[in-house]
Amino acid sequence: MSAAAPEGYDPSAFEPFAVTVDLAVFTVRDTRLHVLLVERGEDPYRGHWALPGGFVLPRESAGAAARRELAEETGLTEETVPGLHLEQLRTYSDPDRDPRMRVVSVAYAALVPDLPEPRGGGDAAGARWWDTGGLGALAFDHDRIVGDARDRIGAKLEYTCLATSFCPPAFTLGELQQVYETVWGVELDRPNFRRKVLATPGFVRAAEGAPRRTGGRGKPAALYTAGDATALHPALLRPEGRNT
Amino acid sequence: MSAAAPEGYDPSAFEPFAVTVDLAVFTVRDTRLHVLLVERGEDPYRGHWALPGGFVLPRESAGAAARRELAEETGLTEETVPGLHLEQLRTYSDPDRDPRMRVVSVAYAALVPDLPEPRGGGDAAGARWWDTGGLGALAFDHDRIVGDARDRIGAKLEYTCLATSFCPPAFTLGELQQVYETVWGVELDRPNFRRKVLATPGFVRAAEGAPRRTGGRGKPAALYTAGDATALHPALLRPEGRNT
DNA sequence: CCAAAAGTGTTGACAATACACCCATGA
DNA sequence: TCATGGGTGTATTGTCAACACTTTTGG
Repeated sequence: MSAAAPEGYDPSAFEPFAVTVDLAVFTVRDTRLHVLLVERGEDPYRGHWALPGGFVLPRESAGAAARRELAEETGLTEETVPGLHLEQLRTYSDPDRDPRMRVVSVAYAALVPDLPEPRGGGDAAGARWWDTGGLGALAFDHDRIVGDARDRIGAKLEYTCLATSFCPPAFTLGELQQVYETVWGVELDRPNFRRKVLATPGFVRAAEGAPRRTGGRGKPAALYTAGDATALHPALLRPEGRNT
Repeated sequence: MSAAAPEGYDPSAFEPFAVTVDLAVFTVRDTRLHVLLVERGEDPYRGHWALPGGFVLPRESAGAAARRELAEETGLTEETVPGLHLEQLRTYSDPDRDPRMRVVSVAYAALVPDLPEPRGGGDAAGARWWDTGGLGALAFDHDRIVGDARDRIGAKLEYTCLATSFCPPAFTLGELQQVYETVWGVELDRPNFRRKVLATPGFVRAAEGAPRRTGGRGKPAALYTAGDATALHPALLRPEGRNT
């Protein structure tokens, strides 16, 4: 059979699918890209680290489930989460990706500023930030999801203003540049980076208030907040080299 | 609850989800972008047009299901289909997107050359190519899927060599340019387009054999075949204007 | 010979790079 | 006053859009 969408079907005639969301939550900490992982307490993959996630509830879209899980895992309130960047990555549906049953998982990528600590409310007790360089083997196909998410984020930094999602509400251009350099694994020319960002309308907006010292030494840097632009025209291209 | 992936679950404790694939199959015909639709014979949306698609089978990935459906709907053999470009778009999971039951659908976009006719094998009798300009209301949320697919394809033409997927095995640069102009809804400068394509290693390869007349009049154009490159560096940017 | 489509050459605007240089601060 | 990071100026390079022009075909 084929035809358009389910028709003439009997739900019980099909083996049930479980639908879950998996979250790849990234942050930039100490000039390294980190991803939030939780330690598994049960088999399979007991003791392995995995992406946070969970079931999509019967009356909930996958996007809503992702937001809900993100709030639970990061300990942020439901009010703060709407401001975070959350983006559907792709869906993983290999029949054997979970040895217990058929689980189709919709993966999301989230970009958050460097939060104090992943003080997980609920069951997310064993949650930790991990440097994406040199991750061990993760549970299920989560290695692949993390890799896909990294690729997507790196590409999106080129043609969107997404990088500000990694920054606190007020940030310096040096911090913003650090985001690019960390995700892409390259060094950028500061004067040119600065010009490019400021020349893009709506990328950043000068913030009120006094400048701030970043590294303790040096001239205090002016503060900026994220603008309302989403697209970046023309693109901010990364130099030749491949990423870390 | 949250925690990593399904754990301590009981399958029967959750309302079952059906998982389907929906296919947005595009082609360029007569300088217009067309999408393949099938007419629904049952409620809901009886008589409306919908994207081809169907259930993901118990032992099958969504990608495999999409390839299978594509072969059935286009009437192509399973040997031809592997060469076609098929790409996961995103997953649609609104709880009310199907009034009968909870259906999560993984949407795919496919790009095919202008096929003779959608001589659907199987139940795809009522299959037809529709001009994407001025589509009526489609079944379910398929309008939105078609719109998302168009956007994605337009964007991908900029930075990938995907456009050759719309062309027959041997094509002229004029035909390739026509693909861009049709999808983007703009006119491009021929000399510049030509230079750009030929300057990109692996985009197209000069084909053996005699040149061919495209429109009947004018100088016969040299033939090319698709190269093996996938990325397009630097990008082929579309002019300011929005698409059709 | 004219129209139409393929293909070539040239120029100028603009954007990105590379790098020299000045400013403000902590030690 | 030196090291460190923020910030400005400028020349060179390269790419892309615009458009004039030549070539090859059918009528």
